[in-house]
Amino acid sequence: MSNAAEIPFATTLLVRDTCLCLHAQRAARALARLFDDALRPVGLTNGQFSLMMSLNRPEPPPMGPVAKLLAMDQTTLTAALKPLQRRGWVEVFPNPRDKRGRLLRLTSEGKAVLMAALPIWESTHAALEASLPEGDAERLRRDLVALA
Amino acid sequence: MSNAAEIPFATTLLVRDTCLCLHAQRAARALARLFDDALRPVGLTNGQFSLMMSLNRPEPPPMGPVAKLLAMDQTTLTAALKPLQRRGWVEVFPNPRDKRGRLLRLTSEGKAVLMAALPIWESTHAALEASLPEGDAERLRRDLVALA
DNA sequence: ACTAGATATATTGATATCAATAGAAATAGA
DNA sequence: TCTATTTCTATTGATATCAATATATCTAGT
Repeated sequence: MSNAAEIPFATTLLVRDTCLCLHAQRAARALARLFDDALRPVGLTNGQFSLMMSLNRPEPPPMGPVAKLLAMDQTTLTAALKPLQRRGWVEVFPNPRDKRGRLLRLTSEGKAVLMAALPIWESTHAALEASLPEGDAERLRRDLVALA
Repeated sequence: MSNAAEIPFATTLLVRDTCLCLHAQRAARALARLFDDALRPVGLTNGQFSLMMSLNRPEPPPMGPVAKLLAMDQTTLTAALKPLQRRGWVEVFPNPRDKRGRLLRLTSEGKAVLMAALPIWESTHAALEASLPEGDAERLRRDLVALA
């Protein structure tokens, strides 16, 4: 049989250059590496930093809203909490108001780590923004929010 | 001891709202789910689709440039190829010009799968672009490329 | 109060991601 | 040519990601 038609190379190039999903994955990987490298001295990845920062609130939040905030699957959050619990940086405890649920809270050690990470985030992020043309960062944030 | 100062909640909100890395991860996860769902009927994830599409070229490419194109670590590419090789959609074979390296090539079956996936990508991507204000998609692509 | 459906989370299995490391081959410099 | 360095890829181990599924609990309707 005549292995039918093939996808033209031009189509491949079009998909590569056009696909918003691919561009988002590429940018996400690149930024993840940038912040992972910067945060390595305090023992955090970019994702762990974002997760822990999202737990720094007056009231311990349940898991669902945190997963939604980070736009991740709830099972991903369950897994992501494991290494942080093991290191004693995050506590997961029963929700007295809803026995199905659990609440998340930073420990003192967790807060200390986050405090150490904050200036690293600030300088890394400032350098990143400085590398972009004026106004691009703010516009990009708005565009990314529209996708998530 | 007086557990020192805590990070103010306002700072947390600032980081959450400002961090380009977090926004990129969120958008990347959301788009990955969108395309993963759409491509599920043909048995591909968004990443597998992008990888296979990048292999649809006149000459089989070595691994390094492909990893660079996808902005991923080379070890990630090695791992990502495994399930595609197992299914017989991608071949990895020695590079006759450089005995350290290997070249990547879609099989006929791989091309057929990719062909089946193409219209799904097209409709999904068209719907996505249609959901954004006129001009945003093109601008976003340029901004994302600047980050990767 | 009972029950049906909805909600919150955990577990398992597959894949994705990268750091650290190692091996083999190519390349550049003496 | 010989050697030091660089380049190309694979492996291991840790974490991240999600689908499918299961369990416990809550809530709404009766």
